[in-house]
Amino acid sequence: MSFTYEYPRPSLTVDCVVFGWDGLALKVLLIQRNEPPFEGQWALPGGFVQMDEELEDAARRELTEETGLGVMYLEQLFTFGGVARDPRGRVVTVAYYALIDLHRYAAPAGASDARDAAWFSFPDLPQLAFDHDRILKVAHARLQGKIVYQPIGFELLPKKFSFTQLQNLYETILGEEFDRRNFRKKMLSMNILIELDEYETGGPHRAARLYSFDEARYRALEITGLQFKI
Amino acid sequence: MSFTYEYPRPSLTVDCVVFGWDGLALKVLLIQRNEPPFEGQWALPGGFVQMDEELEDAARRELTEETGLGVMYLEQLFTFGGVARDPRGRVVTVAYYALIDLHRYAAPAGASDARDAAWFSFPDLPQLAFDHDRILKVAHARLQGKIVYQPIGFELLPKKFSFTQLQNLYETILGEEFDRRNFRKKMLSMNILIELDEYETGGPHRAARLYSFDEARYRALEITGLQFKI
DNA sequence: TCAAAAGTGTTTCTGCTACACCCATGC
DNA sequence: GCATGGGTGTAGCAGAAACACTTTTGA
Repeated sequence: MSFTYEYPRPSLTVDCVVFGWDGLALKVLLIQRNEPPFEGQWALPGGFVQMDEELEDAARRELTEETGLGVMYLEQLFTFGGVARDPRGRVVTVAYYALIDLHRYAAPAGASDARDAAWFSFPDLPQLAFDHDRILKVAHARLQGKIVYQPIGFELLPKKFSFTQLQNLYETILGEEFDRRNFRKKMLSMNILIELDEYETGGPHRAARLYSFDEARYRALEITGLQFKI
Repeated sequence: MSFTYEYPRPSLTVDCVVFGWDGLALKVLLIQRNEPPFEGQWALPGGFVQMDEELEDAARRELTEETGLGVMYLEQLFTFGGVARDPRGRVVTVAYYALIDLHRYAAPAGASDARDAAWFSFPDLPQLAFDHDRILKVAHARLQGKIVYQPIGFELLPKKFSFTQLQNLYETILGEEFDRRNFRKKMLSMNILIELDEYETGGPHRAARLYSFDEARYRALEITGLQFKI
């Protein structure tokens, strides 16, 4: 079967930058290519957009097929269409970035269609195929820019988390340290956290209280003019 | 001549939201469609991406062809790929938004390939073809969001402008009023304006001093950590 | 009892906001 | 001389930043 058009058309793909957080470092999910071009090199998960699917659905489908990852925060990043970005011909890719709680998806590899998939610590990454290093750079900049004025950091954390975990996340992503008291004050002042009656245990130190993000509350306050801000 | 592919491919287009400023209102450039679908309706300028041109170049080319407009601030906005957004079939469009000084391009219509083009005051727009009203809404939100932390407002003004002009621009785009003294103070404190020895004349009142935006200075200060902020 | 992280308030400073009067120009 | 917008400074306030000691837990 083949498809004929009066004018030439670029191929259209989606690529996903999947960020995870393991409590210490920001991670990126990469897959190892098993065919040319760039065979054997690491690349962002992605693939061709079907004719009858929305772009975002295509991104989710590719993620599930290649890595077994399911629902998560997903947002369109940028469209990369450089004429020489793929040696096989003109390929325009709509890039997305995703945020997931790494602990809920410990083993991304293993899906039916899964190639070799692995988490890499940012920014210690291998050389990437195509222009994927550039895409990744843009995604990281977006994450840094957005995490300070939208409550997307919680997407990377377990449902229940301590203040230390939350602060470590912010400090790593922004490459900047915060005063513990001020950080806590600012976060709590927005009234979007639920103080749980649960505590983190195990460490040789006082148990930290756990919190969860109150998304419903956030949406409500957002309408009344709350400005999330770190 | 025709082109055959093993798998079907969506069409790829670019569409441009061109914002202008006439001193009183924010304007949007629209063209009237002279063929189906949506014949006779107003739409964003745009068209198909050539196989050998960058996406941004395609956007500039379409703008020149359809409206005669040349160099200007142009930035990728978002990619719209809804499966039913074009009745002719799957068409994915990479939307851009542009900012121009309206006085330098008084008559957009008149280019060789120009269809009927006209400036409309935002937000009093006719019903638009395709999903262009949604694209426009996204573009306006981006403009509102970006103008407060990037010095893009100057792209809409003449090279030489008074503080009143600048403030009117901000007030209209943000739908919010500012204190004259505080606005001036904040702008001047960033050290990115050049105070000219020229004055606006004509009004039955004291002549306003003119300023120009010092882009080189801004770029230099940006590196040293200046944060543009209104 | 020691090591390690959790939890907590106050002071200082900076930057934002609010606000009113005189000046220059054209008619 | 009057109407219109241009130009300017200061005081008060709120939010950010700086900062240190006590508590709890496990080993």
